[in-house]
This record gives sequence, structure tokens and C-alpha cells, in this order.
Amino acid sequence: MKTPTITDVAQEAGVSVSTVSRHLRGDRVRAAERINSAVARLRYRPSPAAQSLKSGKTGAIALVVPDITNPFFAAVVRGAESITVQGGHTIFLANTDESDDREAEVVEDLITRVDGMLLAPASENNPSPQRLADAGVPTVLIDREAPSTGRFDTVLIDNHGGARAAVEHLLSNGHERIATIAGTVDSTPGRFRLEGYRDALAAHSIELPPEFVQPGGFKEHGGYQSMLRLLALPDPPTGVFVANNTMTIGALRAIKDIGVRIPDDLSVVGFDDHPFSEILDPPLTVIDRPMEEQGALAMRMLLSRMSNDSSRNSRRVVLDVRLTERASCGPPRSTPMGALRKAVRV
Amino acid sequence: MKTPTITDVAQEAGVSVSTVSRHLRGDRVRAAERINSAVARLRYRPSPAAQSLKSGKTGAIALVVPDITNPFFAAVVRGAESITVQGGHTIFLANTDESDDREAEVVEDLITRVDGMLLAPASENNPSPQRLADAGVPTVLIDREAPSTGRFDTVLIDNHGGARAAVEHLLSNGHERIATIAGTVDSTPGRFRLEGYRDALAAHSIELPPEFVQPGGFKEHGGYQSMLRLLALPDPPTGVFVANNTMTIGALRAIKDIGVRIPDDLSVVGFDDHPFSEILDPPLTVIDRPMEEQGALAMRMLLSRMSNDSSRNSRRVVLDVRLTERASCGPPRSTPMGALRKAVRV
DNA sequence: ACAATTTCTGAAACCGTTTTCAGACCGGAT
DNA sequence: ATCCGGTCTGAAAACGGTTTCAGAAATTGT
Repeated sequence: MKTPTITDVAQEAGVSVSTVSRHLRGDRVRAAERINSAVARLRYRPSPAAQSLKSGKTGAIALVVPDITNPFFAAVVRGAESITVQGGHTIFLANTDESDDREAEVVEDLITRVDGMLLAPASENNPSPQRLADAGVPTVLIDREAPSTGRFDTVLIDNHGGARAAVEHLLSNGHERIATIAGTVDSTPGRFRLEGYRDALAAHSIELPPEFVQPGGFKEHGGYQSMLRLLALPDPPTGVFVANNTMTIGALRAIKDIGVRIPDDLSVVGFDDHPFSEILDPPLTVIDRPMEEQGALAMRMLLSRMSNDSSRNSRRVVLDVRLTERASCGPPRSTPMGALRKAVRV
Repeated sequence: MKTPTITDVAQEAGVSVSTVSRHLRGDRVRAAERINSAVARLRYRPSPAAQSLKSGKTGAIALVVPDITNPFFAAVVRGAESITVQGGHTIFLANTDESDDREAEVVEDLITRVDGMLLAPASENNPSPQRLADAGVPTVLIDREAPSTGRFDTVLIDNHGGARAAVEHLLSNGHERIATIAGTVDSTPGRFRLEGYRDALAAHSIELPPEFVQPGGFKEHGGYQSMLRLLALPDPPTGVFVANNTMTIGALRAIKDIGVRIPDDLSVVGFDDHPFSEILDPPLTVIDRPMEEQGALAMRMLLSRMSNDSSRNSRRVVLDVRLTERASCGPPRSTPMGALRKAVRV
């Protein structure tokens, strides 16, 4: 019942604890066979607590994400997890609910329990990375940058390019009145996707009213409200770029509720693919990115940083995205959408 | 740079380590103020490793799921996480990829690192729960039962009733040729959902060919293949109950590829709701269940089991499910579907 | 067979806490 | 002033491993 200790094994094998310890760590030892069988008989497993205490290493890595129910982060977790090898590190997972305060708590708690951390900060003006740096915990940032950028290894995607590609796609379909439902602007993806949208438009010298940029807060409800507002505009957009997956769900729900037809009345491009995107009617055109790879790469970088403990220069890698074209974009309506207005209530 | 220890704090405050320790654990102590300020100045945090070693408690709970990218398990994780209080336990997350072997490894690894475990076993003939019981680790099973059932706290949902409700719904729409795409039968949900399907049919004395039960393995690809096979039958079903969320995606993709129309040609009921279900065309009728609550409840039961360390009788709670009716079911085609056959290739 | 070398071994110290134990200190009662 | 009970304190012993150190055993060379 009681967990066996190394002392029990030593006794059972008739050697000293030092010998058992050495054997377990790979040294040549005469009593190897006897020790092995004692270990097996007792089902002995070394106490991680004791090992940590002595070595200063915990054998654990923390993975802190804003929302595990977002398929993107779930994929990141999976990708990261797939890298940790048998007998390597175990993973602590924590959720911050997109809150800076919660993140501070969580990070503070985890800081003593792990050898390294994979962190997707809730916002860009978030002190956690700095705190981790101070505490000397190797850290890799995922998907979002830190205030003191450049000091951390970071795995980003080409948010700017993705947004730009989305808007270009709409432009190439003949749209000019292109709106966006943007995420939170104090987060890296939100900021760059918005810039990408603006730059694409600017490159074509298109100027649009400010209401064409709707704040969606990266949440489904925000996407819903934003789309409602967009469609209620006196002169509504003919194309919309929705800056993330959850807002897209909300936006599509709004579209469905109102009875606007895609792509006849409105063309839509989303950010982040999903198995469901393909079976929507019409299937959704999206900006796609290697999600699991983003997690896996981050984990690899962390592992490398943890072993070559060198404080080598930090790396900032930006993964490519690509546009997956489906059927949610077409040419803009030739007749103005004003007719729709009467159906819309905000 | 180096992490401060309790000794540093003692020195800084001019007292002994014992006093610091006592103060930190809540005893009345004269130097309270001095200690507090020393702690703050040094940013001291006790070493979890040392505390574990002494107390035998780790302050951690493991959460082991077959697939974190499945929205259901993501929701469970979130629900469970929401329960752990500030300063309480931290969560280890592990993924088993639906593999018994991987699960054994993972559990073996975690067994020494946690005070309790929330486990959704990969299959019903999986030795992990037994192993955990032997090691004396408090365990709550989620969504799936263990071989030595009754010995563990378990949080299930009414799989049988849900499946039955799905089939009844199809029956009440006038369907008789009702097929199912089933999950893996050696898992609790797979088994009971299949039984529910069978019992509903039996209650109406309906007998169907064995091909009407297709093995989908709970994976998207399985759902796709199964639906293809179903639609290729000489006399295909008019209604289908798909036994989980991921298979539903595959099944809908197959339906879309082939050009069958829902609900005109085929009525569909899925298991587990998803934000996307509402914006499909037509919106999908599903069996819905309280996912986050399932995780939260399991965590509460674990916490209670861990504190009243009593070996009180184990509880097996079954949460209710309910049918969320949307628009994917209608009356069966009056004309036989034979016309479809020519379009179908397997 | 003996010395020089190498390999292996066990005792003991240590990692950072908590907790027991005995003693120091305090105020109040005699 | 002395003794008493109660509070508070510091030294020391754990917890379960790893690692250093010095010595024992085995191996090698002559």
C-alpha cells in the first residue's frame, strides 16, 4: 500500500541505496540483475519530489493558453504534447480565460513547478513574460508577442500576410466595400490582422468609413453583434474578413438569422480552418495555418533552449499561412444591398 | 537570480527557519511583519518539491483524456479547471490518443506526481483504473466506465437514453429504415449508444439488416466511410443516428460529396452539440449534454474524495441529455432512394 | 605473488521544507 | 522575589533521492 522507496529496494536487493541510485541512473553496477528484479517486485518508481529537490529540475513544462476550448489552442496543445518524449517532461496545462490577472496568478503558481513554459499571453501588455525572465524560467511565446519583444523565443504566424491575402482575395473577386470584424487590438494576432486588412486596402487606395472596422473581441458573441451592425449600415459591405474562428461562427449565425445569402449578397473570408468549414453551405473560404505544427515547433524550441542552456539570441519564427479557397466568395451584388436594410435590426 | 529559500527569508528577517515556516502556515508569530516584508523583498515562494517531499502531497491533479482536440474533452477540461481554486491544485493534462498503451505509460508516469486523477479511459478493458486503485490514487472516471465498475466514482451521461431519444425522434418523423454510425464498442459511450439505438428499434418491433449498424470508430474518417457505405446500400436508410461529434462531421461531408439532401433525402441526428451545428444548412438536430458541467462535477467529486479520504462508497452519477431539435430531420422520402444509388461509389 | 591501477561500493552530506522537542521567555499569582 | 502556566522560539530530525568521498574489491602488469 505504502509507496516503496529506494531504501526498500536497496534492502530487498541487499545493496546500499547509493548503488541502487547509481544503477537506476545508468552506471555499471554488479548487482544490476538483483536490483532490477527488486524494482519490479516492489513496483518501485522514484519520487519526483525528491528528485526535484536534489536536482532543482522538475521534469515538467507548463503550457498556458487563453482558452482551451478554442480549437486552435487545442491543436497547439496537441502539437506540443506530441513532441515530449517518453520519460521526458510532463505537461501542466492552464487556462487563463483571456484575462491578464488570471494569467499572472497562474504563471506565479507555475513558476516554481516547471523547468520551462510555453505561453500564449492574454494580451501584449502583460507582465508575465517579464516575470518568467526574471525568475530564469526558459519561455517560448506562442502566437502572441511580449512587450519586451525580441527577448523571447516566439512562434508566430504571418497574421499580416494572412489578413492581406484574405482582403486581396475579396478584391480580386471585384469587391471594394470590404469590412472586417477584428479581434482585440492589444493582442498580436488582432493587431496584425487589422493592419494587414488596412494595408491591403491602402495598397489599392480604397478608403472606407470607420464603421467598416468592427471590434469583435475574438469571441463568438462579438462576431455576431459585429456582423449585425455591419449589415445594418446604410451602405453595407459586400465582403467581410472575419479575423478569427470563433467570431466567424457568430458572424455566420448573424448572417443566417437575417437571411443574407453567401456569397450572393455577401462574401466572407474567415481566419483559421475547421473541419466544419468544409460542410457549411456554402463551404467557407479561410486563411489556414499549421496549428499543431505551431505547438510542436514551440515545444522543440523550448526543449532546445532548456538543454543548450546558453542564453543564445532568441529566435522569432513566423509560420506561413495560406488561403484555402472554397465557395463563400463571389462577385459583389450588382444591385446595392440597401434592400436588405429593412430586414435588419440591431 | 538564484531562487530564494526559506533560509534566506529567515536570515533577512532575523529569525529561524522554523519561525518563518510556522508563520507561513498560519501560526501566530511575533516577527510576522518582518517576515512578510522579507518574503516580499526576496519574492520568496516555497519550493513545491520540498513541500511534496515532506508532506507526501503534490498539490497536483492529473486530467487524462483520449483527445484534447475533441471539443467535448476540451469542454471537460475547462469545466474541471474552473473548479480548482486559487492556491489549490494545479492540473497536469495528458492526451492518450485513444490508445490503451499510451494511456498506461501516461498513467504510470503521472501516478507519482499527483494527488488525484480525472481519467477518461481509452477503452473499457483498460488496466489503468486498477493500477491507480492499487497505488492508492483517488480517481474519478469521466464519461467511460472501468472493468471493475462500481469501485470508482464515475461521471457519465445517459448515453442509452440519448441514443434512444435520437431514434425515437426519427421514428416520430415517420422513419423506419434507421441506421446508425456507431463508435468503438469497447468504450462506454459507444456501447450504450448502440444499445440505445437497438432498444428503441426493438421497442417498435423494427428489424433491420446488420449493415444498418456501421462501425465508425468515433473518428471523422470513420464517419465518412460509414456514411458512404450506408448510402451505397441497395435499399439505403432514410434516417441516420451518428453516435458522436467527429463522426458527424465525416458523415455530413460524405452526404455533401454525394449530393444527398438533408432532410429531404435523409434525416440525421448527431450526438453532442457544437456551435457550428446551428449554422449548418440545415441546422443539425443533436443530442446535447452538459459538457463543462460533466468536467466540473467530476472535479468536485475528486476533491471531495481527496479530502474526506474515507473510502466511502463510490458514486456513479449519470447526467441527463436532451434532444435539441433543429432542421435536419423530416418525413422520409415517399419514393424509394434507389435513384440515388447510381451516384454512389464506395 | 605483489604492487599499481582501475572499478565498484557504502557512509554521509545535501536539496528546502515541516514538525517534534525541549527550552526560553512572558505575565500573573503567591 | 519566586514559582507557575502558557506562548513562542530555535535546533534537529525527518522526507527520498543524488553525489561526493574515501576505502574495498577486482583487475592488470611484472
